[in-house]
Amino acid sequence: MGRPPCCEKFGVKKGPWTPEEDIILVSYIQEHGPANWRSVPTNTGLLRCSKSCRLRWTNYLRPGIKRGNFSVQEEKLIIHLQALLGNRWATIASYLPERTDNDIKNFWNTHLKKKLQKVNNNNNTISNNIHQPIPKGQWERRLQTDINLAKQALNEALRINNPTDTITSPTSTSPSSSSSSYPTYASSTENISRLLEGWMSSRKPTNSLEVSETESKDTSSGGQEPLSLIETWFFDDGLGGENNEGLFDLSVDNVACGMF
DNA sequence: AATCTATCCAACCGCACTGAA
DNA sequence: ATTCAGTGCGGTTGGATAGAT
Repeated sequence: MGRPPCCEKFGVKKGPWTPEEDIILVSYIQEHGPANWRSVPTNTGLLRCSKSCRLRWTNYLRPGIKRGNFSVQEEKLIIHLQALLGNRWATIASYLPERTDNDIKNFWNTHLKKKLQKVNNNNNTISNNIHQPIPKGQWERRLQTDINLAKQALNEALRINNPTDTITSPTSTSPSSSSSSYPTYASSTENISRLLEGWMSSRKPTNSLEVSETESKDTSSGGQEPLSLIETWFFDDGLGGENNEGLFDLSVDNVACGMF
């Protein structure tokens, strides 16, 4: 509303964060908690805007963040949730609390989108069906099929929780796949995060599936629905009319299912 | 070895939303 | 009802790196 961005202030530093800056930020948050970001630069002396501090914390320094390869289950879950929810990365990320919305978004844009396109190209019949108008009656049947397929796949994705089952497909052999062993500073944020694990574990859960079984998820990051809610909605056979809107994209699941 | 091209991802930007004043 | 500070979110950018030529 006409308010200039905080980052336009003179003397605000941009670009990659240094370990020193991270330590300062983490120390401050350890003491004061992740709130009132506006005061963080002032109180810490960091030459960063509040937004940059918040982003750095939520995306990299926050404890419980998993880095490196996405598992097959995570990949499946992302594909199905994206089909259901669209590009609502924050909401999608709420079902993978070890991943950040930025991480999921990047993974989608760099891997999954291409993968889906590839499969689409290799499967013209399905692709054509998606883009051709569907006669009345057939649409309802296809929707029901799509729902069933999506239910099945998401059920599998939610049931299986094997953290060692990482992606071994060719796409994961790209340069970034070695990120878990990056010699660069990025990986060292894990060390900083680890320092905070004990502190944060008493504040919030770190696993979405655990959350779904025990309690609603912390919605402090905004717009995050408890998993149990969407599970109820998703597995509810009597889907209401207003909910059907979000299922229009489900047809891509046909393609997605063929990917695994 | 040098250069070009493609890929990845951390960080930034701008808009939207919320709640307090 | 209106304004505005604070925050969240999605889209985009740009630097670093790897691979190809």
